[in-house]
Amino acid sequence: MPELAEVEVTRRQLLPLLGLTVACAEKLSDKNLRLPLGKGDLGRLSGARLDAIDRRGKYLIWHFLGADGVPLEMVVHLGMSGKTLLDAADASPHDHLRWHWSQGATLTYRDVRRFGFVAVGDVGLGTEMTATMGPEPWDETWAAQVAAKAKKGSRSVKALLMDQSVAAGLGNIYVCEALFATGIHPETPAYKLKNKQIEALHEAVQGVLERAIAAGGSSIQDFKAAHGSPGYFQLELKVYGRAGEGCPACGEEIRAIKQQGRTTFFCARCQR
DNA sequence: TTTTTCACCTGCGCGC
DNA sequence: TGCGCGCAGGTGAAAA
Ligand SMILES: [Zn+2]
Repeated sequence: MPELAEVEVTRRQLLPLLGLTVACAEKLSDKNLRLPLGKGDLGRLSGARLDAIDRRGKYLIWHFLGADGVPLEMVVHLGMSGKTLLDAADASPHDHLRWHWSQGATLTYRDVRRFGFVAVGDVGLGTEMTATMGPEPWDETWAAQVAAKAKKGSRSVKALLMDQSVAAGLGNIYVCEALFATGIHPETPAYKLKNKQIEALHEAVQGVLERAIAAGGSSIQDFKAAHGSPGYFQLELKVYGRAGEGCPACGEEIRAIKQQGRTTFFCARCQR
């Protein structure tokens, strides 16, 4: 579910945990997440103080000072249906992990489809896990880096932007929205893009993500951020999920096609 | 090598 | 009402 915007909203809602210490962390389910948690991984967090939560693409990187004085990191990826709940108001069979913090706060990791994961390791784990990731949306060299990758190969601009090693954090929703905003047909071979179009894509990506973050993310089905507050950006989506509706710019019927197994929504009149 | 397809997993909505 | 099918924010291994 979560793309960069939802992960960033989640990160900001977790910041009140900074400075707190983990009393204990426990598994609530027998089922493994995408990456199985190693034996003793959760135990390493006992007594650890949380000093920072960073985001890289769709990954959250938590920096702790361990009880033994050795720094450690926890990496969280929400997959398609992962959520973090502060002081969860209810319980679910899909609650997999829970952290109990000093001062009584609890954090729950809930993930119906279990495509997400939580990993614990030494300093550098987060950097390792995101080593091949492309530039962040607010990197001023984004367009240059994307243009360099666009020129190689034959893939469509949709496939290009969905590739995390090309541009960090984009997913199906915001790629569809950015392509609509720039009037670029999603099946356009990436090598045909003019530099000016890639610069326009950069602007569009930044704009759509900034507005989505300000709105609390997009709740397509049941996305709730850390406090359980829904995101309202789905109300502002121009094409994603709107097949059959009229294009907000020209009225043409919005179409849905399949690319790389994912549905792409676009306006065939506005996007060429 | 690059690109596409498939598998991972659960729940929901739709058509019959 | 019930069942089968297709679909969903992502990723990476396997296949092409
Ligand atoms: Zn249009």
